[in-house]
Amino acid sequence: MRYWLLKSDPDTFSWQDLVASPRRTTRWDGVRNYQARNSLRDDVAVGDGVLFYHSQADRAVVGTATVTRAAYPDPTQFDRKSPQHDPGSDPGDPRWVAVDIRAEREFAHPVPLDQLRKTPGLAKMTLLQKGSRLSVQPVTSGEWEIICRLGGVATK
DNA sequence: GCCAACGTTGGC
DNA sequence: GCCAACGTTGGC
Repeated sequence: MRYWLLKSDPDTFSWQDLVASPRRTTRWDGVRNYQARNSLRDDVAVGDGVLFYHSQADRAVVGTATVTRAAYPDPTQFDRKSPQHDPGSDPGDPRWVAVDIRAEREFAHPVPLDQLRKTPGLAKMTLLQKGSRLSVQPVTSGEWEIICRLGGVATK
């Protein structure tokens, strides 16, 4: 099993939105970056652990989630009314994929970006590299344990 | 709100 | 195939 960090702008879709979703589960769609797409399509598997990160004003890891469905075509790419519509994607060979995730543990203490930067053992995190904008990032098991501990939840 | 960094587009 | 221009992301 692997671990991932998923970025979300809380003004668009927040942790609270995820928790309020039916079965605490949502479709993680709208990824429109090829590198992130490749991770979703090729490497993200059911049962993988997810660190849920708020970008923008919040900038903190706020909880954990579990992947409950592996990659499938992102329906929003074919929805002309969606801001995520991609007129260049061929329905016979969809360009973008989605996965499903379910909220697991809410952090008692959200872990802000500043704290991540200060924490020994996290310096190599993709999130902390200059210019890193990937919305789907791999996380090592060591990083996962450190961050869950900081967040106040036990690791499995 | 600003702007640096990044990915994508399109002219050549 | 190069690269300038553009739009977007996201930290500050």
